[in-house]
Amino acid sequence: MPITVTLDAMLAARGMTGKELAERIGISETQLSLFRSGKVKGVRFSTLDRMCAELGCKPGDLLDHVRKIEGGY
Amino acid sequence: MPITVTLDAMLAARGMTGKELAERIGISETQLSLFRSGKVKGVRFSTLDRMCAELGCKPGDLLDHVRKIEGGY
DNA sequence: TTTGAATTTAAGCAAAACTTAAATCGGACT
DNA sequence: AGTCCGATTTAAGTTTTGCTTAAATTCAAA
Repeated sequence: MPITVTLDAMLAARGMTGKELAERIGISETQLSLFRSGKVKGVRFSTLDRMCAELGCKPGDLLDHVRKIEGGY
Repeated sequence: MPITVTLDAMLAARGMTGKELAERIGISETQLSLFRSGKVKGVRFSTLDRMCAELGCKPGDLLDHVRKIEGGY
């Protein structure tokens, strides 16, 4: 799955826990945990929006795309 | 809705139609049209992944976050 | 070893991404 | 004006899965 969630780095950078961000943006700790650990298969923009607003960042700071290796083994 | 879809710019930049991208990444023209015109409320990473792969770009090139104006009228 | 905060698992509901098929839009060209 | 044709949009329905609540687990500190 080449889309990776890089939210962890943002949280670490500002010493914020997942629980705290979850509370601030009004989302369940559960969902934020799943998102953070890359266990979700998508996001709603309303959620992404709140994260960006609270952390003062862009979608590109929370999501990344890693190229699949051509003919890797 | 502070999360905006900026895919249109990417397509325009390479003179590609929505239909063409849809076919290349194996998604329906309909869904790509909805996505492109900002009528969706979220994305699946599998879709975002295919777009990034085909266009050779990052999530941040397709999605943006615009700050809501404080006390706008 | 007990406590408490943070994270994860489990189970279920509701929202919406995605599909196919049909309609509409625009431009080019008679 | 009328026809053709590719691109985009609307409509309706399916199915995936985001997100929730509640309970379990982890783990560092006391």
